[in-house]
Amino acid sequence: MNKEGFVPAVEDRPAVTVDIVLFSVINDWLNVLLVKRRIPPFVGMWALPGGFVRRGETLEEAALRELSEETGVSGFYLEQLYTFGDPGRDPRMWIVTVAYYALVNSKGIELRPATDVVDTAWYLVDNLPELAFDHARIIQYAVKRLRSKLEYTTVGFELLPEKFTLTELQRVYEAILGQKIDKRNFRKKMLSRGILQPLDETKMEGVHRPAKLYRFLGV
Amino acid sequence: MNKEGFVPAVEDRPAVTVDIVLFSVINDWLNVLLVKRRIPPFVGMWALPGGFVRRGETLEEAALRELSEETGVSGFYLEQLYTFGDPGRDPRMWIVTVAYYALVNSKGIELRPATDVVDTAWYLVDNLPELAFDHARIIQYAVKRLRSKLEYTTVGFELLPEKFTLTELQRVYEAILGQKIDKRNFRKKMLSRGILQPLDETKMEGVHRPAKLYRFLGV
DNA sequence: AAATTTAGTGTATAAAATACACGATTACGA
DNA sequence: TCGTAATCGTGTATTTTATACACTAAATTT
Repeated sequence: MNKEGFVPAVEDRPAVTVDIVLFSVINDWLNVLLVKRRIPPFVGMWALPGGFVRRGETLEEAALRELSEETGVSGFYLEQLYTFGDPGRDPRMWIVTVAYYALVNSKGIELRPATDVVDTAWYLVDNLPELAFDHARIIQYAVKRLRSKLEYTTVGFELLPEKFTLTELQRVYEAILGQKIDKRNFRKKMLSRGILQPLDETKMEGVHRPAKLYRFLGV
Repeated sequence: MNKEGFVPAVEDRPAVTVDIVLFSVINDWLNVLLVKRRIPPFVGMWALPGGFVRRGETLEEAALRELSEETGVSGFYLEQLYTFGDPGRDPRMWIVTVAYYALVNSKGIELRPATDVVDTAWYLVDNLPELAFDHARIIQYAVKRLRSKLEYTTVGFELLPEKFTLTELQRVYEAILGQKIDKRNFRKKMLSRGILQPLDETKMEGVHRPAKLYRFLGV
């Protein structure tokens, strides 16, 4: 039973992939980006964007590369989520996947329109289609992580543009947590964190009172 | 740049390992289990217990198997930590490692004495020897995770025997957090969580007043 | 019975979270 | 220009949670 010295032959190694749960808040609802599979297994089914890790790149680089290949955009907020390696999670071969989640402000991203490479679409997290592999589970896990990280980090700001109003910020929180938040308490708490810079600008958009704009200062 | 359909040849796959940071609180200090390497690379250097994942087993099974091979014990509390895959983290080959952390009450574990298989030893987390690979970084990461999990979960109880006193519990918290805690506030908070069952037994051990024993009830 | 050592307890204060309602500002249309 | 509609922006009272802090109780040893 001496495991040391044992190195598995090349044919006894799993392939390693990255899969990315890219979130965006669109029209006050939390969405994830899905791609339609064009190759077996699960042809025609929706799945998470992702692909094989290549020699010489870090896992994070692989995740960013895959995302930019499929969205035409780069510079996402990215964080490792969990690694899934159960045998049988891919019916054809042994694959270990390192899952990431990423956040983007959907205004700053244009999905390649009508690309012939892959069919990509945003889906509401609580109205997902049937998904390939164990990707439903991965998304579920990512939502859970995102919700808890929202409470004690500043990840929420990654879903907003450079300048935003407090109401927009609140809508992002509400979309992720799936519940309404008291306006006065929310603003009090956010402003007391000392991470928001009030700007001398307002957002004059609707036909109503303009809202003050803020910028995220970082920690 | 169409990544779909591309599957890396077997010789272009990384080997996948698991490494485990096994913690225990010994004499009121936080310790980790290390093993001395007998094969290249880093022969003779201390490293985390771990090894290659085998076809047909889950990552968690692999971690538990490696741990029990090197300690002779099974049934650890185990939780996935992070996956490290930077190229060059192993000087000889491409290895992606899925790191876990595990918790055990050292009273319930006997390291195989003077085994000829591997040399294993407990080390104080803040007095580690030079470590192979990126294992120092992994341990650092694990300590950080353990500290934060201690605050909002019940992982702390995994480091205690079935029956324990409140003082013993407090010592575990202090060892992990690396700071003294107020006794009255600590007890108030623990008892108010409603997860402790007071027993009709006391621990008569020292030469002093016996302490009431409790049992962890679970969530 | 005095000394030693650990167990066990309560209160006052500060900080943080929660519940809750209305006046202010803009655009538009009558 | 005045009223309406819609969103912006604000404060206080209450509850809950966290913190600071010191002495008596119970056992053993000499």
